Amino acid sequence: MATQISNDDFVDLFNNMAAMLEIKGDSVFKIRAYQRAANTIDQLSWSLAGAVANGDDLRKIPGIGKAISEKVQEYVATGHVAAYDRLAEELPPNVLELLEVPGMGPKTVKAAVEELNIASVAELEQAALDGRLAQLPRMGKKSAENILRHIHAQRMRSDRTPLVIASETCAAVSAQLFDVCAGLVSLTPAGSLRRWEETIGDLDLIAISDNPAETGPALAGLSSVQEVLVQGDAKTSVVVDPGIQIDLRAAEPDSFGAMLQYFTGSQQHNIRLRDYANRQGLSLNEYGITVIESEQTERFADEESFYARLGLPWIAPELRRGADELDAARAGQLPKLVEVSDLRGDLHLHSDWSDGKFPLEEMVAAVAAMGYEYMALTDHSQGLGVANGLTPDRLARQVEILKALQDRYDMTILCGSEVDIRADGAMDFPDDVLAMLDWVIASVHNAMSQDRATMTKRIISAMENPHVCAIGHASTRLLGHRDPVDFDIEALLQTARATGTAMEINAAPERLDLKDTHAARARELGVPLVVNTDAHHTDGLSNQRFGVAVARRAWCGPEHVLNAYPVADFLGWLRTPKGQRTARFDAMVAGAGVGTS
DNA sequence: GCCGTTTTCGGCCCGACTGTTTTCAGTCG
Repeated sequence: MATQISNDDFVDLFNNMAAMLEIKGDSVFKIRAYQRAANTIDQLSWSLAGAVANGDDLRKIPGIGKAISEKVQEYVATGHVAAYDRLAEELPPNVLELLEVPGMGPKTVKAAVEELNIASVAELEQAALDGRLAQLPRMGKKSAENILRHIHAQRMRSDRTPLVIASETCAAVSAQLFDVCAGLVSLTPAGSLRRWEETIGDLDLIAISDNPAETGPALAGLSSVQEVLVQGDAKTSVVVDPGIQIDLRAAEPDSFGAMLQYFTGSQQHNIRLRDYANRQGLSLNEYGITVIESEQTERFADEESFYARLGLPWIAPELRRGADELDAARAGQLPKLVEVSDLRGDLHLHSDWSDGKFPLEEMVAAVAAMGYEYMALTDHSQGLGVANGLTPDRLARQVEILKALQDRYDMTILCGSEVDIRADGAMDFPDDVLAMLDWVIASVHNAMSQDRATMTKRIISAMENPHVCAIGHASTRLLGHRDPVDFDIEALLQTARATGTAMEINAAPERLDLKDTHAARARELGVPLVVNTDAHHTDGLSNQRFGVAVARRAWCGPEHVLNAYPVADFLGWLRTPKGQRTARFDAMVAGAGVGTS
């Protein structure tokens, strides 16, 4: 096959197979095996198709055995998987969209397809309206009404919420709940928000209250609530204003650790953790750990003691993805992850000289107030007209002003630029202009639909420029708005390694670019990562937490992040000729000169 | 379909809630 099959393609393949097997009523364990394989592949930092091309043994990957390994190879070799094609032939073409409707599980979809010949959401809607849906086994008037309501609600809102929106909604709803619940002691976010996923499905909240009975009804009664989905003794689910579902669970203080662990997930992490516990004769649920033989349940006030009872160190939520974090925990090989407080500089910042909102002096003052040791101001280059990019003359003037400002600060102020990588791979400033800068970050801002080979070559050209220190937001994606460009990430990262170019993790919450798996690959290859906010206003400086979360999900410690090093170490790297920076960085990682000053 | 510090066969996470039932199946996370 000439065309590259992406890991996402395999993820879709096996998730779809799992869904179709569910509808057919196949073994839940077979279904779970396909789902686990998809989950694992989704987190690989390297190309599965590439591994096939190398002749690697895929069965070394946890959750991939003989059958799935053969299907991967078949897909790579032929572009098809016969088992998938057979399943697809047995079911209506759009059957999977039926499963997407809340309330439509595999059993109901199967019945709707077989007994009512329903083959699309539109036909499902019709069947709900004319009463046929209600006549299926274990369906009724109310169930059909709920399905109809969900179909309409689904059309109104997108499926997942960007992390930052979910985070803001969480804060707002929490504040409202504290206002109306006198007995509320604490509200803790769990789920995908606590794991810092790029996008959030539902918001999960755990409440501890002196008056537990009041919390659920209070949530259901908030003015921002559009709909109450579930209301029981232990659990309340609602949909709030921007169309976000919130699940609230009440916890007892002495079993809070078990509840937090259970509700943080991920689902695959919990499945694997419970399997691990079962082998020790223990059973886990949200209330505690039960010794199966004696049926005695132990309670845990915090997660540390919960994991410790299983003989494991506490595992950071960002790592709980059901991949290899449990094996690493058992082996005592969990990484010490980078933290926000480890950052010592911000190397991608804009002022109102280009498209920022604040004067240069105010941005510098705001960065200094963050307590950083160093920063780089990086306004856009001339080619980005819409962003008021700087001409070489304006850039020269800005450099003078920054150098004058330096006298007022202990913080090291670097004169930089975010230089456009033109469509043909040329830099938007000539080398003599780049040479007067301390820090050059090169980014793609146009011609984003170039084909894979062209885009890859274009970014590689920038890396090969001796003045380019780092590549900014490499994929240019905007979550929910713009797809990433097509590039060969492995080729890019190999070139970054070969040329001594750092790769940015852009912390702007709509970007998160590099994404976690790409950042993980950079770490594996020894490519320096830089966590930058790309702040266009002073408020944006606090977005570093989103970028740090990406680095953490990529299993990065502070030693993998260039701007977590003390200023002397960072400048030592920067003043090293570019061709020798990789060796220099290797020595920095090995010496782990981080966190010592 | 995957897997093994008992196992290459016989297991495989666990509970809340709803709506349909007349004791519980289906869905969800």
